[in-house]
Amino acid sequence: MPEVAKHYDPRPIEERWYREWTERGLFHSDASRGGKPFCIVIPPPNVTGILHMGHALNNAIQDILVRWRRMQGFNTVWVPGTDHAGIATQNVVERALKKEEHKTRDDLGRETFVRRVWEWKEQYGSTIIRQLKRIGASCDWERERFTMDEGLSRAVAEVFIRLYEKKLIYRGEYIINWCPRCRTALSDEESEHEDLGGKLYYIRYPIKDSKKKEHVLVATTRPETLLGDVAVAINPRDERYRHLVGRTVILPVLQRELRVVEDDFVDPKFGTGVVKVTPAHDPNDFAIGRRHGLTPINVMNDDGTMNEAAGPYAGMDRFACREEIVEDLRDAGLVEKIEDHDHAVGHCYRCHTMVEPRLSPQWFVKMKPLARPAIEAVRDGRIRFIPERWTKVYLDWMENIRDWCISRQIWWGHRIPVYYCTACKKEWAASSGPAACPACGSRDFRQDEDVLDTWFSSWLWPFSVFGWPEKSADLAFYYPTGTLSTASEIIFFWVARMIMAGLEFMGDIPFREVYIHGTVRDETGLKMSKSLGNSIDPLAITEQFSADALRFSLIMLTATGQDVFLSNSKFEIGRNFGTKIWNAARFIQMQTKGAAASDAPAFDAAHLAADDRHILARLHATVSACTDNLGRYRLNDYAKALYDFLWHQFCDWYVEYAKQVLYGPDEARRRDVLAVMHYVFSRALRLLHPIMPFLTEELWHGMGYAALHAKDGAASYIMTEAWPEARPDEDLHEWGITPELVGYVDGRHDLVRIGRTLRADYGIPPGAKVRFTIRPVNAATAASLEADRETIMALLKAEALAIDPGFAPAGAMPSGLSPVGTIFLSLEGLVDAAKEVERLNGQVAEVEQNLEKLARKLDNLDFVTRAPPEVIEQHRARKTELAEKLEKLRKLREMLKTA
RNA sequence: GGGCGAUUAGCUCAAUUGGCAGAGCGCCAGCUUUACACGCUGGAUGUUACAGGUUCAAAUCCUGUAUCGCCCA
Repeated sequence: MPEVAKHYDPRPIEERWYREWTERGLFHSDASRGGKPFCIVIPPPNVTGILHMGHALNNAIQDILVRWRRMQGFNTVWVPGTDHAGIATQNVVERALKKEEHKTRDDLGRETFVRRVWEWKEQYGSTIIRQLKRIGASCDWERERFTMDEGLSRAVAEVFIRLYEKKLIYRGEYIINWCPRCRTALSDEESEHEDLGGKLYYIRYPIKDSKKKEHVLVATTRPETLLGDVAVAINPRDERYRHLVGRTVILPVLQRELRVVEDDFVDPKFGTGVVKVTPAHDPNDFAIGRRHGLTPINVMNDDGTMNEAAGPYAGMDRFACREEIVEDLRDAGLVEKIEDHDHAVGHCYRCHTMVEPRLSPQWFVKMKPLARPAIEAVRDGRIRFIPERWTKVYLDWMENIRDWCISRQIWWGHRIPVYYCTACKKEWAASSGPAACPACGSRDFRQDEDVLDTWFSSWLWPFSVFGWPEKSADLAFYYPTGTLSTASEIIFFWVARMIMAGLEFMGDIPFREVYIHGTVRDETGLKMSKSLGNSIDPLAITEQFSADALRFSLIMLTATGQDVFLSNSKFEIGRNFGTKIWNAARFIQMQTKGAAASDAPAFDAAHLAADDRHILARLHATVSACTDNLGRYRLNDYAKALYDFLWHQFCDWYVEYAKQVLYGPDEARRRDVLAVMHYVFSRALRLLHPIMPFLTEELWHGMGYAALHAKDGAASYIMTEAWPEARPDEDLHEWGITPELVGYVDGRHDLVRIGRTLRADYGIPPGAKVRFTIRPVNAATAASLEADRETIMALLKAEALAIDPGFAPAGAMPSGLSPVGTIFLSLEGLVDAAKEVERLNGQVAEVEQNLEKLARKLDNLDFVTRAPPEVIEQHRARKTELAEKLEKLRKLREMLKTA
């Protein structure tokens, strides 16, 4: 058996195992192998991305699920990949271009620029993939996909054409969210609302032909847009403004004549109840304009500067224009007042520039028909959200869904496959470059300039990665996938759209369960982000601690679906736990020495001691707890169950118990205890593998289990070993494991703890040997305690231990009550009787108090008649127990007093 | 403005169907104990945000209030 090194050095070990797993193809899944499929598709990170804690959390979750299912024998695949992140990637390359060559994309031209982006992608696009490997992600890398791969691009074109032909994709001129910096349209989801402290400007618009120089007072948050005003509007039920109907008002600055229109949309309570109507620069005004046949006037360029329609302000930036125009209006005496006014303003989710509502021709997907089946799939439970509360968020959004703006005025992405014939004006969609116009045969046609929203390719991910639209064997086998794990921010962007796409194009849901995990925050509760500079780099954590420590700590701290608050020191949890396991392994190995370590139940079940049976019982309870919690996505409970079992049950109690057997002379007992240790430890390692893959693989080999499991000369890997199963109770019975036995050992642990407390309370130096006496609760327990004498003495550091059912202390003796008996500490006259009485008084008072509370409850007729019988029984039992305890304590106290 | 979530020990969080409020970290005291000081042993710490209500029984269910966070408009 190879030696386990004295110190655990994670870095080289983690590198080595990851390489070996990959080289052996252990992450690869093949549909032809058959069996039950379990499939996860990764939420594809941006090619420009670098791994942050959110990724680390999400991918740790996926890896745990995947490694667990793989061990359970499912034909498991985790499909990895990246998306092309149109706007973000284009921005990165444009910035580099500007910095290094002082050029813009227009200087290069479309074709050259796109080639440059591909070059960039080849060079830097695999950063995040490398980082995922570093944290142990067991993705099937042979299946790595990119949203602009040939196959996935074909899927995008196919989907566009199908929807185009179904008239679910249309082109139209509407107000969209425009980012003046990225110079492209955004979808509603890509415009992030942020409350800003703005101003509400009250501006006087003179009324035409008014003898008394009357005016109307219009309130606006965006005075620069008044240059595009084509009307003012009032609510038809607003009596205050009846007199305005039919009048004309004069737009200040430009002197344009404006109609007064009546529209229900106008809120009489907002501002003055009169609003200016600027159809080219506000979605609500656009709707009003449509209803009243108004022609919009666009006063801005695509970069956020004012255009020639803005008259004297042409060329000015929109924010400068606002300052200027307010100044000019003030000079003209047309500003009545300016109030503070908070309102939500959209910002570009990529560059955070203030979004400009802009009227422009764009492509849209009609969403309502697609949403209907997707709503059904969640309502009827075919798709389940975990935690369940996200169901409502999803349904609310779906039920109020709006059309999706999918065209982007950038170059990096899937170009819209629509062609326009110059000769006959025919417009048509085609998946590959057509030769001629299908209507008139002309070769003079051009392709639409725009590209598609990146999410228009991501929404196909669960089936495009398997080769759709081809009817591949993979698709038949793996689709629908099992679980989708992601963050709540992505529900609208991606999850909802994947459900719609799956149902529309595959005729089936894309996944059965959606696990929504929490947001990673810093210690103060702020979301971790690059711009705040408060993020913790997961790679730095793997360097400082280990990938296993990163994973374990993250998962242990993340309650299902709750946000997680992190700081550097939190990762010590995982590191310390790993070290603990490492040392436990070293201990077992030192004891095993040259002997073969078998993980089979190689012990003599008939001769097991109580502690052996107890740890076996605990192990099987832990197996059940792990399996159950993983199945319910309670990953933190899974982590905690293992932490508690390995550290507290196994190391604190079992290993400490085992020492006196292992250091003792009885060879048969030694063999049995070692066999139990290997049986338990080898299984615990397997339970731990999904969350700490590297350490467990290293120990699987280091402890010799891999060699034991080798088949036909091929090495065994823990990652492909079987997930432990809890034995049925009958089997455990055969090993002498009963609830009574487990209860007895738990009680004896209490006894030891109480004995130790007595030592501490009476200031006995840790090394000093003392005498204890136990008065057992009954004869059966007396026999058990007698059998465990050596163990108890070792754990209490006792030089002598009497087990005496009739023991009555002759003089003052410190004592404590445990479920298995009363324990006395012999101090041979050193005890201060008064002090001991004092101590007992405290205990008596506490028990009396509890007893009184219980008695009150049991005396309550309502309680006895209405509470369920088992609860009443429980209370009665506890009362009896407490009464007995009280009696014993009082007796002890009496004896001290009379002594 | 509408919705969701949170509020429990100094900190971060648990508590399954309403039935004895727990853990980790931190803190205090002690320990070169033959796997481990990234450790071991022991200890202290609660008006479960607040105010009502339902119930035999409330951290848990209901109503309201406050504070914080998120999503949508």
